[in-house]
Amino acid sequence: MEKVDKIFQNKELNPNVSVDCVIFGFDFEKLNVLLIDRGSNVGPRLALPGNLIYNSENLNQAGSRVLDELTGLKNIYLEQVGAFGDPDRINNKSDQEWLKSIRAEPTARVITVAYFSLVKMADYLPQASSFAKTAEWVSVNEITELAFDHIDILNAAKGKLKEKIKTQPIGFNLLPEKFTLSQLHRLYESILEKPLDKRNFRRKIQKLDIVTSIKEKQRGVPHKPSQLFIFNQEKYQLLTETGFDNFGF
Amino acid sequence: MEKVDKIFQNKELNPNVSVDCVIFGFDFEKLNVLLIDRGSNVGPRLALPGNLIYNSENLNQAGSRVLDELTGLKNIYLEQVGAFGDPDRINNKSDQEWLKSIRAEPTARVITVAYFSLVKMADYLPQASSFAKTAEWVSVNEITELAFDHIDILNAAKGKLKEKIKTQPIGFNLLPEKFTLSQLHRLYESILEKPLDKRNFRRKIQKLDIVTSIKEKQRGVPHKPSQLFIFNQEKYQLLTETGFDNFGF
DNA sequence: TTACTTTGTGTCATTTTAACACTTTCAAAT
DNA sequence: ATTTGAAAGTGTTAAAATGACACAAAGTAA
Repeated sequence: MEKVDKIFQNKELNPNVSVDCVIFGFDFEKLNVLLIDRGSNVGPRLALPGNLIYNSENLNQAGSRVLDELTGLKNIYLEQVGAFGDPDRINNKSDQEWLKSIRAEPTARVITVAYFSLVKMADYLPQASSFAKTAEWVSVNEITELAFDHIDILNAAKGKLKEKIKTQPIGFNLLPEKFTLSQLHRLYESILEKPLDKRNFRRKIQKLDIVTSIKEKQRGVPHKPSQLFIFNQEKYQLLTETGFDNFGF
Repeated sequence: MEKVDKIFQNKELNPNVSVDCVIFGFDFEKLNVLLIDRGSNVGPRLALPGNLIYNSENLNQAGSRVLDELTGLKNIYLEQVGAFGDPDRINNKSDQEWLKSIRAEPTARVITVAYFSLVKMADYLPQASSFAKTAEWVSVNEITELAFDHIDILNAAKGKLKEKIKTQPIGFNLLPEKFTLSQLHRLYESILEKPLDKRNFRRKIQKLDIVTSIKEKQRGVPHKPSQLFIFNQEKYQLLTETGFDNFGF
């Protein structure tokens, strides 16, 4: 047992493997990603949150840990996107300098395992935070460059989210418990990056019967107040048991 | 430049990162996977082909290399499944022994990046090979255990293939250039693991117009000879340009 | 009271899907 | 030469899903 611990160098950072997280949030208008601001004396200012893994933790744990360390959030929807790591992914001098500044060890060849997670934006408001690293929500459509190969990772994560939301009811992780059908509608349009007919969307969701209307409406809005709904996990379970496969988007 | 080489330890094996390949083949009846036979003095006899990566190669290259080293095949359809690597994935003593026997270095914590590839079975017939490692085609349905966490990797690869074939015409990589619609039909049934109505399947494929009949039929079969077809890459391109999204399976 | 904004609702034509059975064509056996 | 066996190939119909489309209702703010 001692021997195994020694072999695996538990409790130690693995210098060759990191995780990066694409943390998605939805502001009822568009999709956002939580990015680290590295300051102005490096190449691209913004980067995905990430870190080396410990030899004692598995990859999912490492992903959760990075998310937790940045936001304090636990039990968040998290899914692996894949592994990235061209030998030349650290492609400019300032990126290398920055890496050295945040890591004890010299930079070896690193492959990174990317995750995406879905959080309710209200659960993490950067300005209210007192963590050392400064993070900020950035609209995905406004991101044109990121550190290292993070733009590739972001694009892969967007693609994965797009595919996944066609088959699984994961979008609700981005919404508060109570939401309107219009919010859900805009969420799907944001992720799928295409317009969906309002009436057809509502018909489809309500036919599937995975949302339940509650005895409560929006208040204080300067227009007709919207009916609020909650996601119905039990009904969704029933659906899957009858061979439900995808949402047909 | 010298300095960068030194930092990355090019030409050297990275002790912490490996690739494993799930190599699929189709025998016109069912789906098969090419597995390494490790002999009888270890735990599970069979394992996925895999190896540590070189620091000088990227992950896709490492996947191609493993495939090439085993089969001699190049330019094969290859796609990443994801990264695997619980700290305890080397879960029994004989697996550890085996690893030591094939690797120079002592076994560290290894994370592995899994790939799946699609090959024409006729292009690799194990018995005709003279490579040191013995490999064999095994029906996916008959695989109940594998070395390490390879059964998890296999299942993930099967799932990925299942999803992918619903949206991309990758199945043709498993068939010879000339094939019959019945062969294509059985291929889809094998991968999707569900029966598909013959007439509806043929109608769908022919409506999409991605296969072209050639002036040639099956010969020497003891029944009505089947029309042969080839995959039509150009027609498929046109389809995608008109917003084609999936095959609807 | 008016203006403004967003919610919420139904129909119809078209397309897609699922279910289903019999004839044809060849090789092999008699 | 005839029979047998085995897979290929083909069309219709009913049901379901999709896509296109417009206007009244309900609230706040001015």
